[in-house]
Amino acid sequence: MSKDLTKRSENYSQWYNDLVLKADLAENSAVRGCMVIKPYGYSIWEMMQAALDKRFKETGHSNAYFPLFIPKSFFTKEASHVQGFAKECAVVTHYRLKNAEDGSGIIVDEDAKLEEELIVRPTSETIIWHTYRGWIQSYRDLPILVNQWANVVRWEMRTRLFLRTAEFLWQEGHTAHAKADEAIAETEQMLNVYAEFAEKYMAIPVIKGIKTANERFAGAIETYCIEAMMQDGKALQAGTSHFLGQNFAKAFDVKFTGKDGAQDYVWATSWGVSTRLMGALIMTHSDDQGLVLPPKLAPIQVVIVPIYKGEEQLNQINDIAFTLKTALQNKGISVKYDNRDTQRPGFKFAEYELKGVPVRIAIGGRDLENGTLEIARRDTKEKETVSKEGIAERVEKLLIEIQENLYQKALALQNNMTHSANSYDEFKSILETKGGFVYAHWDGTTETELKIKEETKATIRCIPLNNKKEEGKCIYSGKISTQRVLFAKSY
RNA sequence: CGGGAUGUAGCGUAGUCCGGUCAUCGCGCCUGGUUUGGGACCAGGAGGUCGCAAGUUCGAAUCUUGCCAUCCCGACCA
Repeated sequence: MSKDLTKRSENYSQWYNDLVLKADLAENSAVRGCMVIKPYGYSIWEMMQAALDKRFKETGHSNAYFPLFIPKSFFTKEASHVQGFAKECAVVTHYRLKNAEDGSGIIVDEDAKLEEELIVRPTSETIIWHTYRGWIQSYRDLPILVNQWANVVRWEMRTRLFLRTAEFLWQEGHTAHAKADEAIAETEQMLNVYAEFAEKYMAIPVIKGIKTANERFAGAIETYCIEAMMQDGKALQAGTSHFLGQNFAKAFDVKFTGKDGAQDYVWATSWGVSTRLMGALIMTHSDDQGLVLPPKLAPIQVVIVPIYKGEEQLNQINDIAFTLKTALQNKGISVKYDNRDTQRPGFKFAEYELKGVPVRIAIGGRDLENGTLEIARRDTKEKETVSKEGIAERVEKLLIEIQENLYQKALALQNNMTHSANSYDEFKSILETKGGFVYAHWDGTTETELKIKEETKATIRCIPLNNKKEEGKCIYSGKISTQRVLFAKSY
């Protein structure tokens, strides 16, 4: 297998595809649009899951599991929700196969038609709110704070590994509250959980904001989001948190009796992040040599590679390496010692660079004599020969430094890719020449938003939270505007 | 789902126009040996229903039709 990746400068999307395959993250499967997530890719996802799950629990949520299948009739109960998802649903119509009478193979048994078709969940609001109806009678039953880790299916026409697949893995939180402001606080809290996760773990700076009516989740009153900037100047929605109002409670007739004895519909939120985060991680940090992983999400944080002549030398290096491995592990650092004799050191160096391992330690004959070792960091490619004394502490600090450096680099990238436009011509020229985020005045109408999208391909990614109020004129219509919104071409 | 391109060994490919020892080459893989401070070298070896299915023909990787998959461009979307 050729290990060479397409260069980012030559073809960014080809680079991304190559990287996902060659770093062993995922591959296409026999089913169109559905991916196989390979062990290495999945272990990164598991790191993400672990960090998020911990935060969900800390904020009072519990995990549960709801069915993969949703009765079709549930879907029709919330009008905008159906409309939003109808075009991309997989539908189960039969429950049995049989042998064809002409011996041509196995066919669907038409006698086994389902009375009511089942939809493979594209999201679980409907089945969950149907279920919550049975769980909620009184304000004492509230709030309900539930999350589920699951797969969902959206029949996408054009798919890309991790970024958009027909089936993907995600978590979806679904909460029920007695008061609107409590639900809004929950929505905002989870947005902050996502933003912190993106910045502290993924080392990706994000813009928090709310979606326009046009970009809002089907069935939500308000959609909050975090938006990230990729190296090619396109934005990527990394997470969403929805205030659903009483829409689903009304659709599924979920009422509770308050302290005062009055009945009211329950207030809802839902929030999710998906395996798409893998795409964000790749496109934010990686380079032409391969994946670059932030230490906090790296399945292997440190790899140790021996360089030796003869078995005797290998044995000496083994002793040092195993001692070092233990010392690092005692500090909670994940280490791999790769003393395979079937590959040479140079090959291993290239391989672990491709896979984004943050720190590499090489130990060779020279080091045996000098009591040193070579330590190399993936993010900057710097190499240094250092004394093996105090190496565990040094590596521990280095991992923190790498994590911070990746964030700062990504932040600088985001800043460089963020522009302001004061006229439509300027707006278009920025999009054509530089890409990235563009702050511009907008008159607040869906009509204008759609026109701009049609003419430039750029969409309003969000109206940033805590946005600076500023008098201005809409770049498209010239109408009065009170603030700039964030435009970008997006994934 | 519409338009375009592509599909030959695990990967990348030659051959396809002009049907007939054409299944080519490189990487990878296996065995043995020598090696090991940035993707090793030598020798030997294995591996292919030419995406799938029909059709045309004495004969199809090559021509025709249908299907499937991937990539690019649109519409749609986390």
